[in-house]
Amino acid sequence: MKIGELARRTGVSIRSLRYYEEQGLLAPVRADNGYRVYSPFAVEQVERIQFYLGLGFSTEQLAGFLHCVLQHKEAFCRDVLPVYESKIAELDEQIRLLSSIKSNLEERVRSIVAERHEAETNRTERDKGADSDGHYDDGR
Amino acid sequence: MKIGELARRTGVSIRSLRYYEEQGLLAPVRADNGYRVYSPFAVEQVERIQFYLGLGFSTEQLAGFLHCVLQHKEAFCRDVLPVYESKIAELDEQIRLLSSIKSNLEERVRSIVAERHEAETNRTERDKGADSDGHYDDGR
DNA sequence: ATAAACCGTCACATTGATGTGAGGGTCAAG
DNA sequence: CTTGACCCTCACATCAATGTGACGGTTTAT
Repeated sequence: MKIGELARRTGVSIRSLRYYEEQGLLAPVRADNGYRVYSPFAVEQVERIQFYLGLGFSTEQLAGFLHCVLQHKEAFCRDVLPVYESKIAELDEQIRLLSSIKSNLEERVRSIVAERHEAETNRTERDKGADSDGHYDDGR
Repeated sequence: MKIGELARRTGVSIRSLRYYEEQGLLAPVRADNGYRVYSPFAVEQVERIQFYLGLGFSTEQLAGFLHCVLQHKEAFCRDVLPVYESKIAELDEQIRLLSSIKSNLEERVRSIVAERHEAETNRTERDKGADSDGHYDDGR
């Protein structure tokens, strides 16, 4: 099968298929005219590549273990477990960071709401029925 | 104060200070010779910028509310609350995504370990004391 | 034989914040 | 008056995966 058909059948752009080849993830043979020729298995290979990229692996990391997992079960590929484990650690770190940022923002939101509520209460007691809402636009 | 001093006092590179200005986050005046001249308050302003960038805001988003929060308390800036809330939603989504990737990987690790254990058990019973560990390197 | 639909390579654009460096003014101390 | 330490602007490089387009060859169908 030629590159256009593979692209159609996997939903991956021709550009990306050529890129994967450049990164050592795919190895089509060449026809006499120079056209790339893919085996029917290439469809599953490409889906597998997409799957791993979706898990957050880079093409470079993928190059290190894709070949093995395409041929054998994951459990038989030495390099896979440490890669997965370090990826998990990396994800943990990212999740931790994002969570702490989120907490920080939530705390800020809470204190804004509280402060506005306070201000609102004071204003209502002091100055019933005025128009201003006590906010400022960003005056640039 | 000139840009070099501000850079030293904030730990932010000269390049970044100029970039912040380009993005509308800082507005130094210019001396007759064209040099940027910063007020002493610029130190806190820059620290504030770093803080918000660290929370994951882009300079473009920051440009929308920095001016107000530098002058007033956050609670008095209209634009701030919705920005924070949408940032929180975005963080939630990212955390959700990363967590699901993590779960997927953890499941894979579990099944690799289980499968190896099984293989190990079988091998030991059948074939005591052999050398091979039953693994393949990535044979490229 | 010609047009349409393929394929090939090469190379630049994208995103965001920052690094780096060229080429050139400015200013203080010696 | 020179040296060194500043400052200026402009512009290209980085990271990763992908888009886009130019230019040209090939294949297929009319």
